[in-house]
Amino acid sequence: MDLSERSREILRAIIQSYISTAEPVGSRTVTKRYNLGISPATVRNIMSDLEDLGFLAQPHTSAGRVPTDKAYRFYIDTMLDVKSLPRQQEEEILNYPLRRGDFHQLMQETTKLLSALSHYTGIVMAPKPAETVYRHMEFVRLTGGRALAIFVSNAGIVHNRMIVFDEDLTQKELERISAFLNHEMAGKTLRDMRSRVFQLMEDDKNKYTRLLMKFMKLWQDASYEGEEAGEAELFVGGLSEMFNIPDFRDYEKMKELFIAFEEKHKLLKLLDLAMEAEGVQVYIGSENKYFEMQGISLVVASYRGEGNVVGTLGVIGPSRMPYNTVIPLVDCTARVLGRLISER
Amino acid sequence: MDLSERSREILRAIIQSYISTAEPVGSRTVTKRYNLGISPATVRNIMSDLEDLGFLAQPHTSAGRVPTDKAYRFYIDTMLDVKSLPRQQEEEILNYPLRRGDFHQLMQETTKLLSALSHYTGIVMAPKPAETVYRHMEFVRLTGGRALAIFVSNAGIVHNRMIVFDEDLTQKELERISAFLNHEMAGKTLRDMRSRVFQLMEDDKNKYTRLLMKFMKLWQDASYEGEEAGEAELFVGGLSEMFNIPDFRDYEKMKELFIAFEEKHKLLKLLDLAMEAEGVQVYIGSENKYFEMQGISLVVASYRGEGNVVGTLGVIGPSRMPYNTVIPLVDCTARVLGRLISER
DNA sequence: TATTAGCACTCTACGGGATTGAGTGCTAAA
DNA sequence: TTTAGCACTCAATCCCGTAGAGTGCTAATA
Repeated sequence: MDLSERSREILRAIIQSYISTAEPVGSRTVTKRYNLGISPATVRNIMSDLEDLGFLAQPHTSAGRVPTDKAYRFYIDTMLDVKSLPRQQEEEILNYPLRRGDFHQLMQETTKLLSALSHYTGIVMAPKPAETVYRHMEFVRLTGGRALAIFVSNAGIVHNRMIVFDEDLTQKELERISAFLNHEMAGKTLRDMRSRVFQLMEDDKNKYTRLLMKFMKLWQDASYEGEEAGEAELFVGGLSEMFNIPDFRDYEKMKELFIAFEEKHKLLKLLDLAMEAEGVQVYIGSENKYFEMQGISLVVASYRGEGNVVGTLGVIGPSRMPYNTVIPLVDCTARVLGRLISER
Repeated sequence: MDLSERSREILRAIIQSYISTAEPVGSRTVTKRYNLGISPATVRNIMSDLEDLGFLAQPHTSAGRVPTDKAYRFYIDTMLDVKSLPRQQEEEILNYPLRRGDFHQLMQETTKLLSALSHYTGIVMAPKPAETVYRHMEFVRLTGGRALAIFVSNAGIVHNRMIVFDEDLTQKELERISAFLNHEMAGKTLRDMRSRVFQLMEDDKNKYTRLLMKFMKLWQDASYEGEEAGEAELFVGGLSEMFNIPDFRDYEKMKELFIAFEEKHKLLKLLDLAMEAEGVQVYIGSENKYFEMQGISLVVASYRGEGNVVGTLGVIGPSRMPYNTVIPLVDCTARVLGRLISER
């Protein structure tokens, strides 16, 4: 992968040209638009080499050349100097009129922000119930042997889940359980709580045991079902932006894309994966096995809430994306969302 | 609007043919496919009359004819005998594996059910917070002078809203407010509660007054903002089905459609309107001013929860829809959802 | 030896007929 | 009143021919 300086320059020129025009780039174009003091014929020779190396591809014989996924990867890793977000755009993010009546709305609005500023589609993965630290929990008795478990995080995120009993519990009993759990579980995630409760039940034959046992059994069933389903919620905004991208000006392609969008669990898998890494991640085309689509890239970053990484957000667009502006945009948005969550 | 029996038959034949093939219908087709004992020439004369009356239109001179919105309206109002749902499809609805971990999920899954069985796009409008009768309410204190108001309905629907105080309230004080409201407000909607509280504050100088006053003021601001934003939540499922409909096999049309889908407040207005009426409603093409799109119809029905109408759901598809199956499908789904909510 | 000019070649996109086929409207006969 | 017959219309399709963009190769050049 050791290209000569000149080859790199030409590759960069081709990528940049393609990013801005969406048209295959020919040798003449390169010499005309980027003053490299080199003739088209020379460029052609080098382009041919780059094609052999897998950086470029030709849609057909008499067309110009187009960067491959490999080229984008190389470009992002070695040739891109991501400037921090220009002051003006940072202002735009901060001034974006985010409605945040409740947490759901905040998530949804953030996708719109991402979409509006990038002109692509914005996605946000909400914090996962199982990994959230709750401040408060509460059980509300409903009719028909059912109760609702409600969990509130420090950040004001509310999760709830239905629990079905086969015997009737009074609201009083439920309140005793809540009080006990609230006291015992401060600062723990749902996942931790679950194991802690089981442990308690082993150790300590306290008076809550029978109820708790029953309760936790049911709860486990309920949350297991949730985890199967992907658990974390995915928000998508600005889908229609996809129709403005010349790369996808094709009915069949678009259909494929929208079908992929409906398989949210795959996207969630990918976003989940991105939580591991620090900073902004870029997934190009078929680099990831969960949202593998020709010509499509994701730029994602994890965001924090109360210190911990709790979710991810990002942008879906063509691989032909102006990464130098999109990357800092996603980065900045992730930080802003993190701040909004933490100060709630 | 008094058509002869024969004209009606021909109109019906044309509409049915167009619904099943999506191709403009010519006079020969009518005589061939529907045995009316009449020659193409005669059919042509009648078709010409129907066109003058505004029931048919020609895409171009040498094409067959296509029903207008007026024709669909006439068809639905006077010629459609909606059979109740065939046993088999009712089974399909009842057996559909609806995940319902929480209320959100139930709503989302219902859109998928509608979409899967109709092969169009399913929509569900969730119950509006302001008009829901709550069983339980709760205020949870967060950091930074904020509190979260949580409301739980009989059906297990959870709504929440952030409230920002400029002074710090203890959790104890919040609990006293909750207890008071819970006691005072049983069986009232949020909207009713609001006015009731204001009335109480006038009448009665009880010990909660100062806090309550403060609280209600803030709360009002918060909920006002919510109403502005449309308040009710809209769920959409099966968007990609739109790509399978030959009527919309056009990039620009599709773009227009998806932009319309993103303006959820307009759709919500329409669905809100449909809550007034009993039974299944059909909105054809430009009949409604909120989701006015050439060639698109909505079939919607309101659903009940605990006796009252609380929301609406339905299907969006081409005007060229097999109404005789879609209408009972929507109807049945609305009833099933109502039952699921009420028995929660 | 590396670069470049020149040229033949390839392939797509576009536009202009010509053709086909579906369907109509009109007229005259039944 | 209905119908057969016929001329007419129009979109869709196919079939070129041409223009244009771009390449690869070769031979000349610095």
